[in-house]
Parts: sequence; structure tokens; C-alpha cells
Amino acid sequence: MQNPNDTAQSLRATGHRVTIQRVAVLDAIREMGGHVAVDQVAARVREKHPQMDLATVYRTAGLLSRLHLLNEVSIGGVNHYEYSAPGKRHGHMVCEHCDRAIHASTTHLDELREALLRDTGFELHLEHLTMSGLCQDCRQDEEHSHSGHTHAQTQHHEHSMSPALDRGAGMGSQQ
Amino acid sequence: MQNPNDTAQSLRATGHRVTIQRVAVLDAIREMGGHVAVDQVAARVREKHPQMDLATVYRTAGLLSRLHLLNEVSIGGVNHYEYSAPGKRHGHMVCEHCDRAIHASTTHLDELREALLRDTGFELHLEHLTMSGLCQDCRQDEEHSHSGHTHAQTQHHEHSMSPALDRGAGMGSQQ
DNA sequence: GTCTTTGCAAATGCTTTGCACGTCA
DNA sequence: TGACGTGCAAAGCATTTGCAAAGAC
Repeated sequence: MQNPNDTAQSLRATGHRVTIQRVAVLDAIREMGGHVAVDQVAARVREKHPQMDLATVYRTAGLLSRLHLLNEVSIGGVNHYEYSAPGKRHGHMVCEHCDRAIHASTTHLDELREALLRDTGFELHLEHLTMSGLCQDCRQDEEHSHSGHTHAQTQHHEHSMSPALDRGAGMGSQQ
Repeated sequence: MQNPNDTAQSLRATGHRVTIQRVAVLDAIREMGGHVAVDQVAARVREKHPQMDLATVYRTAGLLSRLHLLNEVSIGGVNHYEYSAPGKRHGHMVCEHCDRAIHASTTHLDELREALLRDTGFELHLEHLTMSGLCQDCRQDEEHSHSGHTHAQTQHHEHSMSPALDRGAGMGSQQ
């Protein structure tokens, strides 16, 4: 577990200045838990620092992510960030239907990583690995229901769109 | 290899109309080979059909992708499409440094897919799998060069932690 | 005091959409 | 003919950027 002090240290160690904004963004994301979008982070941070600008949150999250204090996960084409617990590497599985992100253990992924490195020379960055597909719940829903099935597993907002190949130009799954 | 006829068939079979735009977009992407961005496709298509609109290319690529005639790959937040050779499933490895996309054979990926399904119930969609990391070339470049190299960034010194952090904007090849 | 960061505002760039006209079946 | 698809123009949105003021060291 990392505390605010470590955040400051990491910043200084890389020649960056320690500002309340930077600490606040990291704290907010750590407190919120899971994968959060930039505007959610901004909203949270503004509870304590109303003047915090969205652009700052973007810049800050980007920086912290480059410093490996945060992980960046793209969900539906939108960047989300999560607190990066040191040593707890994992990949992400994002459900194309409900947009939820689930952690994937490194067990299988490490094998993949090694195999790719050995066979192709490509060095897979696990922290950035985002796999899309269908989560268990949505998969089962699809199987035995082709009728109205607006399931709302968790309290997630976001658009939930039809998964099938409907005609016309709806909006694809992810931009 | 699929020919224009099959394209038409696939469209009709799913209740869609066959238009020159749809055939042209698919042909263009097949001819160009690899992963191409929407505006590249548009440029190519316009050589023969100057009036083709960008929006049409977007709608068409989206449709063909939903019909599995094309694969959609997001590179640096920008959608790219590639011709989907029937039965030739594969994942994608995108280099974070040079933005190139490389195919990953299904060998290891299938194992991963099964393992995930078994252990977590998550059904991985291989065609959409995009892994980021460093390709062999860029990895080697980084290894023996800490002096100015193809890296456009680095306006400050970064000690410890990791290489080439700071000021993002690293991926602007085709935006 | 100097050089980095922030806030603000405006700009970007990709992608989507509303609508009227053209087109395929 | 009648519904679907396209071109055109304009809107959306997430994200970025220029710049002067504010802040860290």
C-alpha cells in the first residue's frame, strides 16, 4: 500500500513537482476504487478543490500513469484510470455489452507474455492489456433471452446498447 | 480469399442492400492490406469514387465490421480496419512506440481464451484483442540508446523509474 | 527568483447524426 | 414504389494546447 508520501517521492524522484492537484487526483482515484473515467475523477476531486480544471485532471492522470502510479485502461474508447497497487499487475477484461471492467489474473497472462516475447520479440505491457469480450453475466443473458433484457448488474450508468448486428448505423459498440 | 460476390452475398443474407460504396470500401481495405484508418480508406476509395463521403466510410466500415467482413482495431484511440480473411483469426500487438500493429498467432491466444472462459466465465473476443507493448525493433532501440534517438520527446532529464516519461503526445503518426 | 503547473478558453480531431435526395430491390 | 443508403453539413465528445497567472523549490 502506498501513501501520499510515496506519491510525493515518486514525483520528486522523476523531477516533477509535488502539487495538491497531483496528490488529490491520485487520492481520489485510489479512494474511488476500480476504473474511473476522467470526468468522474474531476467531479470527485472538485468536492474538495472546486477550482480544479478538467484539463489538469487529464494532464495529471496522464503523468501519474506514465509514472506507473496509475494504470490507464481504455473502455469503449474512453480513458479510465485505476490506482496502481505496486506489484499487483493484472490485465483487464472489458465486457462489450455492459462495459464493466474486470481484472484478469497474471497467471495465464504471464505465460502469454513470455511466449510472445520468445516467439515474436514483442514485449507485452501487461498493465495496458485490455481484452474485450462478454462477461459471464451478459453471455448467459444473451443465450436464453433475445427479448427485452436490460440488466443492470451494478450501478453503472453509461449507455448500454444492443449487442447484435442490428441494421442501420446505430452506434457500434466502441467507437 | 473472398471475392466481391461473397461480399454481396453476405450483405444480402443479412438483409442489407448492396451498394457500390459498400463494395468499394471493402475492396479498398482488402487491397491496401493491413490495418488502415478510416480517412486512409476514404482517400483510397475516392480515387475511383470522388464523391464518397467520410461519414459513409464510417458507417460502412462499422457495418462491415459488424458483419465480420472486417476487423476493427483501435490504435492510439483511432479506429482502424483490416480485411477479415475467413477463418484467419488473430490478435493484434500494437507497439506503443512506433504505433505499428502486428498480428499475433492464435496459438497462445486460444489457450488464453479457454483459460479465461473456464476460470472466469469471460468470453474473450479474439478478433478484438489488441495488446500494447513494445515491438522488437523499438525495444532494442530503447535498450542501447539513452542518447537522443527517434524519441521525439524528452525535454527534461528523467532519472530512475522509467525511460521516456513526461510530456505525452508520443503517438501522433496519423491523427 | 526561476522554471514548472495550473486554470481558462479555445481549438482539435475523430466520430456520429439529422435530413433531404438518390438508389436498390 | 417504398424502404434503405448516401451526401452534406453540423453537432458531439473526449482530449489537447496556448498563454498568463499562480505556485513549488
